[in-house]
Amino acid sequence: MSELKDRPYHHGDLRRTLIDTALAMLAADQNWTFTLREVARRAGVSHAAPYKHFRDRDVLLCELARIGFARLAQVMTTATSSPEFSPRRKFLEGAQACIDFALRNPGLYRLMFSSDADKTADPALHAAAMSAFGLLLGVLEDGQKTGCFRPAPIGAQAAAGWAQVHGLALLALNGQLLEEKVGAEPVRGALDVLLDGLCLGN
Amino acid sequence: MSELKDRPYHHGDLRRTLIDTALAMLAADQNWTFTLREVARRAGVSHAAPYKHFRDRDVLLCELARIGFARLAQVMTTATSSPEFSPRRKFLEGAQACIDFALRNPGLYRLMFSSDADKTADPALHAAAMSAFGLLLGVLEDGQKTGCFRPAPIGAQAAAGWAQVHGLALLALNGQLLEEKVGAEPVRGALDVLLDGLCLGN
DNA sequence: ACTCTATGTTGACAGGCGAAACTTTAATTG
DNA sequence: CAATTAAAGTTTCGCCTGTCAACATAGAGT
Repeated sequence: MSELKDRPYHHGDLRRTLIDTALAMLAADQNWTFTLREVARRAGVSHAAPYKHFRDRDVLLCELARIGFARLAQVMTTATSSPEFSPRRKFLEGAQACIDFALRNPGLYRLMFSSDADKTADPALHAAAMSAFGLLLGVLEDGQKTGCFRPAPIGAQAAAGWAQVHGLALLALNGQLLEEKVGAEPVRGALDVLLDGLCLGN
Repeated sequence: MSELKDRPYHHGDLRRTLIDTALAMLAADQNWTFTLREVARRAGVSHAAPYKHFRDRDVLLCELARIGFARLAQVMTTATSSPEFSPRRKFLEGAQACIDFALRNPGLYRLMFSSDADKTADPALHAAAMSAFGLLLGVLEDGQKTGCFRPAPIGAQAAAGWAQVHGLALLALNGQLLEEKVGAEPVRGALDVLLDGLCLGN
C-alpha cells in the first residue's frame, strides 16, 4: 500500500484511524464481513494494536454502530427540519432520508441493526439509537396535535412507521424490491400507503 | 452425548441429519452464529463429512433458508385459508402468523432474510421466498377485487405490507418493541395503522 | 536526566473454513 | 458370486481469525 514505512513508532491517533478505516471498509463492502486484522492491516499497523484501544471486536462494532446512529439522526434531522413542511411531508422526508442512508451505507446500516452490536451492553449506543426514534415520535406528536394525523395510540403509529421504514430499508438493501414484483417506485408507494393509514381525511 | 460409538461407518442419511441438527441449533440459539464444525460435532461425525453433502457452508445455509421459507409459507397459508375471513382479517392473520413464526424461530428467520443466504445464487431458495410473497399478493388482489382495499398500485401495497411485517418481526426479534416506547400491543396496533391505509371507508 | 506508562510489535494458541489424500462400505456388474 | 467402482467418512494440512502474553519504544512528568 501507500503506507510510509517511516511512520513514527507511535501512530498518533490510532483509535480514530481504526474507526475511520473500519467505516471506510463498511462503506465499500456490501459484504461487511469485517475482520479486525484486516482493519489493522489497512491502517498499516500490527494485528494486535487495536486491542490497545478496543477491549475486543464487539466494542469497536458498538462504537461504529453508535456513530452510524448519530449520522442517521443527523441526516433525518436536517431532512425534516424545514418548518413549512406538513407533518405528512416531514414523515416522508425523514423516511426517505433513512432509507437513502441505508442504501448509501449498506454495511454500516446492517451493523447498526444487527444483533452483533448488542445495544443492551452499551448505553451510549442505546441512547444514539433512541435519538433517531425520538425524531419519529416528534413528527407523530406534531402531526396529531395539528390534526393532520389520526388520534390513534402514538405507540402503534410509531411502531408502524419504524417498522415500515426499517423493513423497506432492509428489503431495498437486499435487492428484494424488484420492479417486476413491486412496481417502479416501491418505497414511495409503500410510504404513501402507510401515510394513508396515518393521515385523516382520505 | 448419546451418540452410540458403534454407529456404522456410513451414517445412512447424514444430509438430513445435518439439516435437522442445524435447524435445532438455529432454534436454540438466538445467536445463530453457527459453525459447520459444531454441526458436524453434534451430528457425531467428522468435521469434513458435511462437505460430501454441501459444497460449502453457504450451500447448507441456503438449504436451511429454503426450508424456512417453505415452513413460513405453510403457516401463513393455513392462517389465511379460512374462506369466510375478510381480506382485512386475512391480512392480519397472515401477518401475525409470519411474526409469530419469526419469534418462534428467531435464528432461522434471521438467516432467511440475511444476505448470507444469497437468494440470487439459488433458484430454489428464490422460488420458496417468492411463494410466501405470492400469498401476500393474493390477499391484496382479492381485497381489491371485493372492494375492501383501496385501488392503489398493488406493487406499492405489497411493498408496504411486506416491509411492515418484516420490519415488525425484526424489531420484535431484537427486543426493540419495549412497552414504554411503543405501547402494549405494538404489533397489532401497527398492523391496524397500516390496514387503515390499505382499506377503504374509514 | 530518569523513570513510567501508553502505545506498538512479535509470537503463540485455540478454533474455524475448506482442500487433498486416504479408508471403509455399499452398489453395480460381468 | 466375486470384483470393481463410486459414495460417504476420516485424517491431515494450510491459511485465516480473535485474543493473550511478553517485549520494545517513545513521549510525559517528575
